[in-house]
Amino acid sequence: MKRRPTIMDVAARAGVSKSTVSLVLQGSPQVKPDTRAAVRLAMADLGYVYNRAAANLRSASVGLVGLVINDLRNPFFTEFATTLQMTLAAQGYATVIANSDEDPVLQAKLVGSMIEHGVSALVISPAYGDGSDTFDLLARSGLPICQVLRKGDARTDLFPFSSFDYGAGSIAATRHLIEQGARNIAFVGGLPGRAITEERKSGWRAVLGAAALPEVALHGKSTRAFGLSAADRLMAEHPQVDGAVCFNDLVALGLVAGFARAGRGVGKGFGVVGFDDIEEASQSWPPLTSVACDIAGFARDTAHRLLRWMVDGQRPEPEGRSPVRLVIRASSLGDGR
Amino acid sequence: MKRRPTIMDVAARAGVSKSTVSLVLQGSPQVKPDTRAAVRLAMADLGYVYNRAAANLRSASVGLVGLVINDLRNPFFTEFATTLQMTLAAQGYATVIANSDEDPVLQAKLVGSMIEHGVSALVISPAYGDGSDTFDLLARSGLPICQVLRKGDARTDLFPFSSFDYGAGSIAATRHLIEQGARNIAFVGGLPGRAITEERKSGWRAVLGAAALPEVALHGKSTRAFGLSAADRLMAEHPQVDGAVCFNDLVALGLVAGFARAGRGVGKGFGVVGFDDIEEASQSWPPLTSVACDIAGFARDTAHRLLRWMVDGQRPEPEGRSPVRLVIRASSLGDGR
DNA sequence: TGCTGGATTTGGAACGATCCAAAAGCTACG
DNA sequence: CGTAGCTTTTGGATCGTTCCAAATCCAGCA
Repeated sequence: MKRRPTIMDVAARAGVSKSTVSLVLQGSPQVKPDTRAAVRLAMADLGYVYNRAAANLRSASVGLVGLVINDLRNPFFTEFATTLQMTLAAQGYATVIANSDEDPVLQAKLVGSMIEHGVSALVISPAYGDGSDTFDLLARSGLPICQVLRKGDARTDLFPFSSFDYGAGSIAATRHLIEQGARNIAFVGGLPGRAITEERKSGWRAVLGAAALPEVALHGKSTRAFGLSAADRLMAEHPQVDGAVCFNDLVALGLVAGFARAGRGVGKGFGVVGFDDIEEASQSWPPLTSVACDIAGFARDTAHRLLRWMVDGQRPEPEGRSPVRLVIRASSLGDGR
Repeated sequence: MKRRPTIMDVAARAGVSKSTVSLVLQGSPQVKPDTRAAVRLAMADLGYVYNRAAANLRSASVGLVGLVINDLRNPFFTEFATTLQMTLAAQGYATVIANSDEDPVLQAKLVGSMIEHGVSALVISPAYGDGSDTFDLLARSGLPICQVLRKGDARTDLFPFSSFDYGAGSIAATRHLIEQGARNIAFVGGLPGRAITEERKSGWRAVLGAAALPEVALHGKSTRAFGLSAADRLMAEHPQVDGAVCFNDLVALGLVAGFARAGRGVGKGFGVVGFDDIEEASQSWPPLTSVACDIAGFARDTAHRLLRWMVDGQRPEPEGRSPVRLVIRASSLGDGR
């Protein structure tokens, strides 16, 4: 296994000095076209590959951005990750994506490894649990860090946080179900006590409170499987319930599947609203009403906010909320009962 | 913005030489415990972060594996990516995931950037289209490269390829539908002429040929949206069709949704089989019969194959096929007609 | 006390690029 | 023909580690 050629090898082959090769690499206009061509030729002959690590040794910044995601399998996060990566790529930054799989220990390891590899900024959607190790590391690194979608650390002055306006979303969702005739609206999914669950629940609770309607909440993991089981529990334990605001689309889709399995449709007589508006929401049957979070737009915003910080040193606001939009589809439409 | 401390700073603070600090970093047993403690303390005081790029400058290997995926939004690939990453992480390797988004140009850029960043091996599921730029780069790098799931380059001696035994899968799927009473089995989804489409189709065609049954094939992008529209086309243009082998689960789920939208169920009288057995297949309604590709297991195998190559220099077989398994669920069960 | 040999520690040369000041090559002009 | 004033090229120092051979330490022993 022969080692890969260096600029010295190229220089020797082209009959110039390493400095000249370096100038060619940087596209400097001050090398004579003939020389440039000779160097290019030598590089091609030898199969030279630029060694970025070596180059960055002097000039610190690597043009690498780290992205740590708590659950990359969730399509919502996948969309965020891919859009962020592509937006940064368009600006010449490479992105390292890693999945912490909701494990704070793994998360701390990943963050450590990214910092060691010299990322020049980091975007993190933190895992649940004790993230203090992670954030200690991050604070110490002094890098631009954006927390997104979940607040893992309260120091938003250090780690600016941005997310969606979930409260407004659940207000809109709940009002919509009431307009459609629902009077017993459950909240389904989300682990109790967690910030996002509380945010998404708060609007629902506020609207129900204002309308003096009863509350039923079924909490659990935010998966399709939980939605499926929640459907059974709702039908068995709370037969009066005639609408549901779900923690996310996965739960909502599970719920819809559960009702279908029981031979009971959704839409007329039972309205379901999801959260996130993942691609599948519009393509399942019945199509799912959902609080749309423009995740691609959010990812682009995040990228630009981060770039402003990295490039111009302009730190983002400590806390930002992007607007959400209720997309009404068949799963929540009553029949004017 | 103060620069980050180096081992020299740590050494000065601890009152030892840089070499000693380096030994501590490497956990060498030959430093006296007192000294080790002093160095550790100094590191903590200064908030020292290891600079891996500098370290790797000498010792070539970075412990970094690149993973280039053609479509990270597809849950099938997401599962593969996350499992691979976690398996490699368990062995101390960091993984860089990137999404080429089916764009050969972007793909070549990503691969180039990864090689420059010094990955010590690369796993690629190639984008469709002309990947010659990409594979030139890869061939030149001399790194261990595994092609998975799609063959982007025929030189499997250079780039060992591994995938699933799709032919066997579609044979099983088609036989099963015939056993359930279907006589007009369509193939739905997959772009025509592409290797995977042909592989997945070949088994179907072979079985139909042997049983002297007619062929109908509807090709298109392998998305839920296409499945949805294919349902309409099937009902309008080929009303006699009573079963479908789909290119993948997304298409199958779209197809099921399309039939549901038309008020026509799936299962009795019309059997649907998907491909991939993504998580959702078992949780939608009706649950989807699917050719299960144990993607997590496949990812783990790939990781181990790659590790054997990187660590022991033991190159994998040029071509490997992992077995698949037909998982029978309600969507394909006839009613004994 | 002087020596010996294992345990520790250390200075300096890599690694592969960039950057800078200085050298070398040109032109054109008196 | 010498040289000022460009353009182009070059050597050497540098970035933060690792590695190696050599130096230093120190306890035990004669």
